[in-house]
Amino acid sequence: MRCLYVYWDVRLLTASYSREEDGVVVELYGKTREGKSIVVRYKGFKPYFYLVEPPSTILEKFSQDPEIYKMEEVELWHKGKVRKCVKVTLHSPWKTPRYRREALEFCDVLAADIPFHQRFIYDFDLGSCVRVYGKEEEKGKYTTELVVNAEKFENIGDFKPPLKILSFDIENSMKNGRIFTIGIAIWENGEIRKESIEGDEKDILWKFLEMIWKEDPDIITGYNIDGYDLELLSERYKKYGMDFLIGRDKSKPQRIVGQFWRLHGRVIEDAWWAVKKELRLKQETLQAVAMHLFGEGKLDVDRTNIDEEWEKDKEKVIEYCKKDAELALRILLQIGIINKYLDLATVTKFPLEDVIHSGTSTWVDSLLIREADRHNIGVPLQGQERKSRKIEGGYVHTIEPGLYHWVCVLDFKSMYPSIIIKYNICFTTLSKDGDIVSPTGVRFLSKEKREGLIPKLLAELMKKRDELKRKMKEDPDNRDYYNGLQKAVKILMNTFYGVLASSFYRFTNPDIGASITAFARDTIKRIIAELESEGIKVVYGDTDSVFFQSPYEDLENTIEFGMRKAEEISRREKLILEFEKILEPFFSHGAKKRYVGRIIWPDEEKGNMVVRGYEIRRTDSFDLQSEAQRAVFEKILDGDIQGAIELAREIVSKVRAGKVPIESLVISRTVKDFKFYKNPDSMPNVQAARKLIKMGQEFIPGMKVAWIVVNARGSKQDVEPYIPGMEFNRKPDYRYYARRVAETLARITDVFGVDEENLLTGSRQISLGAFGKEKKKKTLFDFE
DNA sequence: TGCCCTCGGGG
DNA sequence: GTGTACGAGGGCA
Repeated sequence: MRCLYVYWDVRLLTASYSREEDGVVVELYGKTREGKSIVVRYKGFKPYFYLVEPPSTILEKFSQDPEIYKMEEVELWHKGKVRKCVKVTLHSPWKTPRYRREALEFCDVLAADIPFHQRFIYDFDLGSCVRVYGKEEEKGKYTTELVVNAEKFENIGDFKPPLKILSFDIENSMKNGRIFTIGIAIWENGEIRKESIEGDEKDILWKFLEMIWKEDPDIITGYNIDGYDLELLSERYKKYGMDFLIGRDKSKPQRIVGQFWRLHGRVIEDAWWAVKKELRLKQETLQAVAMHLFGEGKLDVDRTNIDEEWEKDKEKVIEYCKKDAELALRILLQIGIINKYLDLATVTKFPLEDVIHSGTSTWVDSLLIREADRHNIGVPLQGQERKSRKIEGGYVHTIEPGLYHWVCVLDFKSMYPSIIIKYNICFTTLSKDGDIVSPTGVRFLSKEKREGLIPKLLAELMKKRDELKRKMKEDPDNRDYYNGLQKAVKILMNTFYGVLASSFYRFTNPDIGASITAFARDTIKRIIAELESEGIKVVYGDTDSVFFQSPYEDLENTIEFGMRKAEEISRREKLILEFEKILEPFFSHGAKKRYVGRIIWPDEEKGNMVVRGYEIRRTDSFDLQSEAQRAVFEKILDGDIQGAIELAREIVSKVRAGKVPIESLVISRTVKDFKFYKNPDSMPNVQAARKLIKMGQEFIPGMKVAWIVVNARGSKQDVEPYIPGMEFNRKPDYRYYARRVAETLARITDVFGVDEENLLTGSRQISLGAFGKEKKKKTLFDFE
């Protein structure tokens, strides 16, 4: 046994608590600087909350209740003034909701909805990396290398210990669910190693548990494990009367409504969700994402016929399964989400898991609750209202559509955070006596009278970000490290605005959010008006950016002009406006947020295209749409507008004439068990599945079905299943498809005055003179 | 315009 | 476990 005063430096990964015979123990799981897994235990912390000016009835009731450990009088600022409150401390965190509900019948209640482990973190003011002083204990139920009973904590600078990531994938029978194999890929010390588990299903399940205990991964991943593999595993363990004990304290993963799992000691991060959050892709299948990132796809196994494939060639399926686990792991690593969240954990002072699996409002809580506690400011409960009154957003400037040259783009640096700081906007400064009046008539106290908590925190973050950016330049060896952190600070600053604006966040109300956007709209409109009064053509503006035409038609003078304007306006507005880029040319549209441009400055981005607002992600899309859109875009970006319009017409008329490959019209979607649909008859996917069954084809709920629309007129669509390799002998509703394609392409061509109807009716006699006739080039759409 | 329903990924 | 996903699109009132 070690002596006292030993310490460990720990990066926190998860936090939770459990009940033991002699009380509740908070468990902080993490990794030491040396890379050892550790659980840090702390006993004796108790849950509490506050009653505001409570009537004696509730106090008497509570004072006789043995569940209540103690009650103390305190003073807290709440709803504009300091009030007498009572701090109620309980024995058991899981009983808090009951006492909160009871108390709410009598008075306002504060800080009664903070998860217990987070309450602990706030009260000990822990960061994401801590030095733990304590004593090492026997391992007991834990799978970690170290078990420590903590005596005290100290905050230390952040570090990134090596993390171990285990990715897995299951192949199972579509008919009866039986697991054939589990493929595993493990990331450790910069290398990936692959394993697989086969055999009798019960053996597989047991070996999987042993594998997790032995490998002791920090992060568990896989592709759509939240929605599929974890659920399936839970069921299969249950079927054999086994427990799915993969936690670091040998507990089960717990499903928190829908697809979202929590586990003591390990972070479950689904690679698919990571992809959704980080990349905005039209297709998010493992195949598509792997191709997109690595130019490398899955192995060749027909998973719609997995039972047959398994019978035919088990080795092949095992390889396929291992490959999927590996791809999911590489995707997770490639998109850098773990690093990003480690940086966010550092700036939000949270364990990794809390950053990943809690809403962004909780990130803000992490800083704001601590700050409120330090100032004896009451922490209100999160609003009960589900719906948020929508506040008015940013200002979007519009002018006539057209082609512009030498367009300077200026952007505000952290506009909303800057505005919050500049006007001292906070729930603590909201006051009828305020000297600062927002455009919506809401008043805030000036900084001299009372500095707001939120502006104070944001100013600190702003300063921290500037420091990090400075270090990035001064210390090129650690550039990536500082860059990651400064980006995380930026995300957190914007999150502050996000929670203030979007809903009933515990510390705010819509008046505050609306004031922020109103100040912002006033600012940008004022800037546009000033530029116009100087005779500068403002082309576009959106929320925190302004696009205007340079009076010069060369790069050097335009750069100089943009720089000068950015400086002038920044000085005048006392906000920082940055000269972001020059677009040459630039196509502006009408009211909607759509434009295209080619960057010619700064040099690093030279030649890149900026395309905004044209993509639509319909769930019933078919290949021809995206192919057509891409082809038309290529024309436009070459400057061949006339050619683009002609191509769009040509495609639409080809579709209407039925001169397109049938496969390009296939729409596909999954179909659940019919009983899950409120209105199954109205759904084309259900209709297709029913017809499949009638045709004697196999249909299993959850399967993806493909179909072609054969008649879209009438009250509901008639669709016909499409089976690859089988001849399709119905006639597609080409009018319907032509309309859909025209709708897609019109999003582009209506910028040039060619709308959906126009594309459809296909009158070819538009004036060719305007843009000059170009020679027809070979395109993707030379169907003949 | 706002609300409700559905989907996506996986086998 | 002091909790209860997520964002986007379509249909409909």
